[in-house]
Amino acid sequence: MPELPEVHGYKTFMERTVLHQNIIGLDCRDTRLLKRSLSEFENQLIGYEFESIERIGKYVFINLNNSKVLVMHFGMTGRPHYYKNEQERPKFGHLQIKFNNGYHFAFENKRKFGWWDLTNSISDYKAAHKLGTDARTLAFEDFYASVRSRKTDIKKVIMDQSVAAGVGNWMADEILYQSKIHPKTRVEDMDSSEIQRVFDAMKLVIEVAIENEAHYEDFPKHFLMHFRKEGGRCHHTDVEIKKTKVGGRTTYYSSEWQDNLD
DNA sequence: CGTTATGTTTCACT
DNA sequence: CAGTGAAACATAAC
Repeated sequence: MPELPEVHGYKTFMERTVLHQNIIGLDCRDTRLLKRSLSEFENQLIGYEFESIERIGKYVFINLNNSKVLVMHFGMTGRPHYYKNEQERPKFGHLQIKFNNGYHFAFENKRKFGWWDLTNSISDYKAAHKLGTDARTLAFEDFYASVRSRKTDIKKVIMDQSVAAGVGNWMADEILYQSKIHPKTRVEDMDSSEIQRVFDAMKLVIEVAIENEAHYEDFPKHFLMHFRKEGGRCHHTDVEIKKTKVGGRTTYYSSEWQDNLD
């Protein structure tokens, strides 16, 4: 599920729930979700508090009051939970924190592609992991500069987390549908006005998705998410949506609407 | 049983 | 260095 708009909602949820409470316990059911040893997490978390939260793309950085930073990535199937009774711990809540107010925070992660890490510096972490500027705040000049020299399909480029952090598979399809650009268009074949269109659509999709709290059913009628499936029909042309692969990822597009290649 | 899934990382190869 | 394709990670759901 989680791409930029979903993770944005998770951050807001966590800001309303987990800040400024003493951490008194950490329960880990599977250490494969931890990028460091369990004892390192225990040492850095227990006895401390979460002070503030930042989000860059799909990454969440939680600042602790001991100057450490807990880095969280939800993978493909992650979600945060907050509840009082431990009975409410979700089935796939593999990591759980207990606070001194009696409440619990669970990191639900069905497929276990999500993880936690620790760092001393968000900027060092960004550099080391080639994480770019968040797509929501990225300026066109910077987007254009990192896109224009690429020699591959536009969809691959906008999903590159060093270009625009936060764009994932469904957003990339939606952005290109809104731009009327075929996902396999080579960037070197695009002019600056087409790149501008992609950029504008990226901003639009992000804001619409955040406004609607990533509830796809509430998106405007002309959004691909309503018919992004086999047998779906394009809102504009009524032609059946096509399915293909781009960069190894399932890709849906409307061949007549995004007609610059087909 | 086989297929698919909204993500990231690594690696062999061009 | 840029780019590609595939594999790996791990598991539920259809």
